[in-house]
Amino acid sequence: MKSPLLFSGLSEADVRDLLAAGQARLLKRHEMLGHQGHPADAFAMVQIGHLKLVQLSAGGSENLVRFIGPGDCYGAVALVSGARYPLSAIAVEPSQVLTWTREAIGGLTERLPQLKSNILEEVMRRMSGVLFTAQDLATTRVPQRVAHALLRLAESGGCRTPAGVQIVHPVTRQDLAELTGTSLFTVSRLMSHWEAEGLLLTRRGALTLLDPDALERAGAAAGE
Amino acid sequence: MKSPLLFSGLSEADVRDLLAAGQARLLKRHEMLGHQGHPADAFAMVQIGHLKLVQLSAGGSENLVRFIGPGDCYGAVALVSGARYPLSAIAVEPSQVLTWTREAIGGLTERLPQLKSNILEEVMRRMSGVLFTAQDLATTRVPQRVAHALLRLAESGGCRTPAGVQIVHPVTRQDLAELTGTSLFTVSRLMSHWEAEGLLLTRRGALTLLDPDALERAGAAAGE
DNA sequence: CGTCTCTTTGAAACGCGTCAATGGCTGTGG
DNA sequence: CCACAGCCATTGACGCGTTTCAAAGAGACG
Repeated sequence: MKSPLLFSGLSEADVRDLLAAGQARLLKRHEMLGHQGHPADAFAMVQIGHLKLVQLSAGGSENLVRFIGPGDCYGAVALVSGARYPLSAIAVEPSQVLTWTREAIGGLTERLPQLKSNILEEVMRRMSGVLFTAQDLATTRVPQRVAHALLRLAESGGCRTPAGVQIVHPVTRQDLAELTGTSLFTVSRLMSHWEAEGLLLTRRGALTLLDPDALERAGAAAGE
Repeated sequence: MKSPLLFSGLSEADVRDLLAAGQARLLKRHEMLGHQGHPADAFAMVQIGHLKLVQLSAGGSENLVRFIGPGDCYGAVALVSGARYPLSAIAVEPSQVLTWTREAIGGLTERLPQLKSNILEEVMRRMSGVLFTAQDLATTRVPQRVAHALLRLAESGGCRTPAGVQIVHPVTRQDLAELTGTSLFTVSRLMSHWEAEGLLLTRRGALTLLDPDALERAGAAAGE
C-alpha cells in the first residue's frame, strides 16, 4: 500500500504510534462502518477493500456519494465534539479498516499538529470535490456528468494498464446513476454508445477507460 | 449584531484580541474579496452587508453557490498552507469585512484552540450543507429544489415579520436559478404560481415567505 | 425621458425519466 | 450436472418536465 496522504510529513515513529493506537476491524460485504445521523464517535482509515459513502434522503432512499479505498479516511467530523456523521459508510466488499475512538484521535491530533493539518487538508479537498460535483449537477447535462463520474472514479481508484485506466471499484450502472443524478437506463445507453465508439470497455464487471481525454470531449459534445 | 458562531466559547477578552488583530476592509458593490484559484492568504468575517460566493465553471461562466452575511466567514481554507480558494467572494452591496492574514489567523488558532474548533465546526457544517444541496440536485425535481433554496435563504438570512419571513438578501430569479440548477424562466413561473396561491410575496425586490411549511409541501407535491 | 436590468408569459422542441420486455451472468441447491 | 432464482444490463417506445427562444412589460436610475 502506498503511503496515505494522512501520514504525509509524519516521522516513521509517529506513524508507528498512530497505527498502534488504532484498532483494526474487519467488515463483511454490506456491513456498515458508520451510520448517518449517529454521533460521530470514531475516525477510520481504510486499509483493505472499498466502502461506499451513502446519504439517506428525506424519503428514506439511499444514494451514493462516492467510493473510498485503501488510504482514504472516514469520519473526520469526529474531531468536532458532539457532531454526527453526515454520511453512512458501507463496505462493498470484504474490507479492513483501522479505527480510532474520538478521544484517541483527539489526543493524537493534539500531540501531532501535522496530523491535524493533514486531516484538515483532506477535509478541504473533499469540500472542493463536493462543490465541483454540485456545480456539475447544476450546470451540465447528463452525458458530461457521467463522463466526469467515470473520470473521477478512474482518478481515485484506477490502475493503469497498457490499454488504458482500469477502475477497481465494483461499480454498477445503478451506482453511476446515483453518482450523477440520473437513471440507470440513461447510463446504460450512454455507456453502450461509448463502448461502440471504443472509448471504454466493460468486461464482466471490470470497467476500463481506453481514452479518458476522448471521453471528456464526448461528454461535452453530447451535452453541448 | 448577534454574536457570531465563530466566537462561541471565547472569553470577552479573547474576542477583543481577535477583533483587534483583524483589519477592517470596505467593499463596494461587485468588489471581490477573494478570487477562486488564487492562493488563500486571508481569512475573513463579514461585519456589514452581504457577499455572494460564486464558482467559475470550466466554460468560464460564473455561478452562485450561496450568500453570506454578518457573522459568516470566508476563507477557512487559509488555515491549510499552500491552499487556494475554492470559491470567489463578491459583495452584492456595499459591505464591510474583517480580515486576517494567513499568518495572523494561524497564530490566533494556535493560541485559542476553541477558535480552531469553531472554524472546524463551521467547515463541517458547510460540508453537510453542500452535501445536502448536492443530493437535492441529484434526486429531486426543480420545484422542490427552488422551494428548498427559498427556505434555506430564509433560514440563513431571514427576518421574522408579522406576515412571515422576509429574505434580506437582494436575490434575483437568476440567482435562484443558479442556486438550483435551472433557468430563470422556470423560477419565474414557479414563483408566479406560488404568489398566486398566497405562499409568498415579491414586492420590488423584497421577498417574503408567507407560509414556509406550505411551500415545502408545494415543492414536494409539484415535484411528486 | 431613455437606458438598463429584471421579470413575465407563451409556444415549440428536446432531453431524459419512466415503464415494459428481454437476455446474460452468477451463485445456489436439488 | 442441470435448473432455477436473482441480479444486472440492454433496448425500444412513450410522455412529461424543462429548456430554449422570442417578445413585451415593469421598475430603477441617471
